[in-house]
Amino acid sequence: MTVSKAAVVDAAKASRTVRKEPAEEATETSPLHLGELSELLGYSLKRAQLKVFEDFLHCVAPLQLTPAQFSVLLLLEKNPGRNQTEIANTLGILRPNFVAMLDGLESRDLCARARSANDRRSHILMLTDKGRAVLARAKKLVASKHEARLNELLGPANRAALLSMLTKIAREF
Amino acid sequence: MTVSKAAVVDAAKASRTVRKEPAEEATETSPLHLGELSELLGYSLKRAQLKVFEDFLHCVAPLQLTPAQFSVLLLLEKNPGRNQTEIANTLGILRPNFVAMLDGLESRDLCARARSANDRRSHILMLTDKGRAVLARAKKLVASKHEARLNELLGPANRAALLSMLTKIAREF
DNA sequence: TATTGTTATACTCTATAACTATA
DNA sequence: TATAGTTATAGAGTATAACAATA
Repeated sequence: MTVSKAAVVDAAKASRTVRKEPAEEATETSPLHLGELSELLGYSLKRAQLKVFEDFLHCVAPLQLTPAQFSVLLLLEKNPGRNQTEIANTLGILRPNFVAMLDGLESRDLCARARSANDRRSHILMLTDKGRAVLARAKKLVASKHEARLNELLGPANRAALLSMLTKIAREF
Repeated sequence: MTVSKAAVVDAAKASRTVRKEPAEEATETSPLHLGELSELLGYSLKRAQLKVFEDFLHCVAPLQLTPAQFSVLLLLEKNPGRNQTEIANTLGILRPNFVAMLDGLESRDLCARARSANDRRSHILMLTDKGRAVLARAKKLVASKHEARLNELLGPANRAALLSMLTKIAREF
């Protein structure tokens, strides 16, 4: 059974009659009810992620680095001598999409590609000196502005618990 | 100071010499080190969110609903008589992008638009009977398969704590 | 034959400007 | 003049197929 045209019209009329109470024409925008939405973990996860990325972008704006670019630089620092496929896979980036991303970083002289000597198909990746310097500055901004704010909001213990649960979901779910 | 061509070549050679130890040509793919990445809240947040959405999609696949569509139906159920702008704003969807989304739901007879009687610019939104039925089935799938799995992984207390922190970040960060 | 980096391509999300009809 | 819904459009992000060089 589907809703009838008449029922639709009635509902539309109802919204009119219920309306004018607060004082003739007072932009009366009562907040909506989230209902079960506020119990949906995925929903809060997404909204929180957007907020955190937005703040990251803002905090690290002077260096013009996105979260994805920052993650690449971090990974290159800790894993010198790896090729594109290895870095991309670790970050969940598809190899074709990683090409343009690297082009961007390399054109800014933050990292470099070098043909591997033992497998000439591979491009060994490494940070440049400028890449290391920018990464160092980025880490400081992230720690002192971004993560510090999160710590302030949640408290160190809660922040650690949150990170632990998120990591668990990312790994085991 | 930038890294020299020679340094780059040296690093490439180094990766060769360090290489063959485990047993001549044994796809030796030692796992990469995440380093500071595992302490970056935003990184875990993103990876966890992707996992959760993927599972949601899978659990609710029989009904062909995305997380975003599910959130719209939930909101319509709890807030009948609201217009497109109000629903879209609440979900953080831009009005122009909400049009195609509604077209999809309406073409499947899950919800309906009706011109408001007091403001003929507005489209009052409401669930159809079919929309209510599909939403009811979706809720059951989400609760019994999706959220149940998360509860199993984290435990009820941790799950509640996680939700509380995510909500706090989404609201106050 | 298989793999690495790459190109081309397509599809989804997100974002902004501007139009129309109403107010 | 301002607002609701809409269109057009552009840019990210993500996905797959296929090609050249190399193994």
